[in-house]
Amino acid sequence: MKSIHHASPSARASGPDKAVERLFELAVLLADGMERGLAERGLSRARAELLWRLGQQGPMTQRDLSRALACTPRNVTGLVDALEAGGLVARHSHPSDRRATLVTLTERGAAATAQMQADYGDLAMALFGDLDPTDVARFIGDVDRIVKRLRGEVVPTAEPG
Amino acid sequence: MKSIHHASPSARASGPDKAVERLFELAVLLADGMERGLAERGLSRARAELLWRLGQQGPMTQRDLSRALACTPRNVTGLVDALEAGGLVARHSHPSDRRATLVTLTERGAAATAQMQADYGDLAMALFGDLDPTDVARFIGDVDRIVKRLRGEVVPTAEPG
DNA sequence: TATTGTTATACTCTATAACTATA
DNA sequence: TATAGTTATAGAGTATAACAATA
Repeated sequence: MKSIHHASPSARASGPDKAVERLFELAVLLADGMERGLAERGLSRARAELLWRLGQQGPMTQRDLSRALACTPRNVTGLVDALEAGGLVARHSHPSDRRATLVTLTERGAAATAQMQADYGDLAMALFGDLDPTDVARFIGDVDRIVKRLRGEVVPTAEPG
Repeated sequence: MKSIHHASPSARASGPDKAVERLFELAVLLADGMERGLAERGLSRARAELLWRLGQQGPMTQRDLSRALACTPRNVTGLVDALEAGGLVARHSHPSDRRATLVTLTERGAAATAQMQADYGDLAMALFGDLDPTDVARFIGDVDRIVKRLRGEVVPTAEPG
């Protein structure tokens, strides 16, 4: 379990500095929390994401998975190996291309993705379920603005201390 | 460069679902962007964090570093080995405890942490510098509320698709 | 006895390169 | 000739366990 951010927020940071500090803190909490939850079910972030993709988009070739996950085909081989050994996915021959392998969710794999989906909804309600929809919408707008800027801006090499 | 979240936001998600979706998107962007920026300078997240700690808190034993970074002493050995090979930190004998090793920043290491600090400030201004301080303060409050809930809540095993 | 840092070993994620089987 | 997936190899980050030197 790693953490990007440990120290308590500086008392005298400027508004923008404080805001970025909190954002990093939030990012770390989300990532660590997710990883911890996944680990309790024997899943890593990388394996869970592959599973999730199959759940969202249905059976795929490993090549498609490597594109969806933005990693190398070799990497997919390893992830599928592990998930297959755990009984969460299965390899099938592709009906029209004998080079390709179709990866599908097993029953256990489908159950795992359903559980992930449910947990995701639970988190959403725990964080925002009691808020006025107007406030939620405003907050979404705020985050959207930041996301858009990040997609166009240089991102820091630093972390809050 | 990994990504937790790839697909476009679902069009029909509820407000809370959308909000969490955006938060994960933001977390991924921050993490990936930071890692990319660090990589341009030959640093990884783990090594950068060790450097950052030394910059914030001054010379430390490896044992202290393992506590600060929440990792094993063995892990610290590897990180310090790498940073030492890169000329960013140096090992010194501890003045009063001959078992311990004091790790210090070299000049190059200090320059690297200064650069990280500067980049961090640049990001803060790029994201929030043009906003009304009142809006920034409100946003900080929103994120604070989420952070507090995350510290007390179960965090999901799922990721947005 | 307890602590500091190391060696030894192992697992996960990731990458490149070379190779096989197919297209 | 190009593509899908594999083996081979490598490096980073992480962990546990055993060990040496020191406290």
